[in-house]
Amino acid sequence: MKSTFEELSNELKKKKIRLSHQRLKVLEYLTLHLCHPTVEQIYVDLQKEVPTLSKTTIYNTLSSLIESGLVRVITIEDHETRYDIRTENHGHFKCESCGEIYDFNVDIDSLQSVDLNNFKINDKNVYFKGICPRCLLSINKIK
Amino acid sequence: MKSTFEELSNELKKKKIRLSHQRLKVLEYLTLHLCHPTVEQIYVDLQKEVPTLSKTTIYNTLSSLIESGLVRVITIEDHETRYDIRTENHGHFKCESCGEIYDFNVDIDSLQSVDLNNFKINDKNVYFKGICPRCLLSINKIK
DNA sequence: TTTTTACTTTGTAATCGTTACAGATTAATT
DNA sequence: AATTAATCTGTAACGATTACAAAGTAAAAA
Repeated sequence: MKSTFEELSNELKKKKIRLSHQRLKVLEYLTLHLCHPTVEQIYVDLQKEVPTLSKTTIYNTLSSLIESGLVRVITIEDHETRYDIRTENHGHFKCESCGEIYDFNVDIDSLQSVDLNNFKINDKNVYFKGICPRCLLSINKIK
Repeated sequence: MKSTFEELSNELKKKKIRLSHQRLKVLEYLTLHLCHPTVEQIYVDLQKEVPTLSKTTIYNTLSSLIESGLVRVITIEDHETRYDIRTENHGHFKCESCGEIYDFNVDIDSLQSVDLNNFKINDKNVYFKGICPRCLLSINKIK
């Protein structure tokens, strides 16, 4: 995982994305917050450091980062698009009680289907829903 | 797959969902159109048969059907929620060229992760993205 | 069958996330 | 330092979904 400003800059240069303060800040934010933030969360937090930052810029930035493959979209619920800088294959678990999204390791590459023999597969996604251990505990306490 | 009006009625009764003309029509539509329609598609098509049908009703109906487990939500892209009456486990493939969504058989149940040992899993989803055979063909013809 | 009751439907208005757009700004090049 | 082309900003527009209240209807009770 790249984390210093300089390393992030190099990542962008490699992908031929023009460097800008805002882009670097968004990228940095994503490396520091692996909790799959929404645009709203990124916006609220980054505004403290970059008061002039606009939401449109975050959308634009995320678009280029996604297009270049540096960032990944997580769509589990409609109207709650989330972003993840961890592009290696892993699954996502969304707790239906607290809403938190957990990463988990799972062998996605081994998922195959004869039905897709003639398809070109670019992207594989796996997500589960249920209740996380913390919420299970508090539910049991109430009972 | 249930398909006659009577069978669909029984499904609803079993789930203690009150029967209404609109609900049966939406249910019937879903059994006849396994192409993962959006609310918009359901609305436009069903209005031909039920001119007074309102979009809000479709949203309401789908909510109860989902809650009762008769219908499943497919969220692959944000702002494009789709619905599927096939609730048995299967994967979805979305073609990034034509937008079509294909079903495929895949052993979702075997997907396991030690990271989720203490989690209660209610729902497992798998979706791939890429290019479907038809689009691959036409792309090659152009080249 | 009629009456009652609670649920459902409808249409409009409100909401919220996202995108479009145009003028101001800025990174990179000359 | 000047130029150029891409980026940023703020506002307005858009589209999907939800909220709400009045009208209508299915099912249960009389």
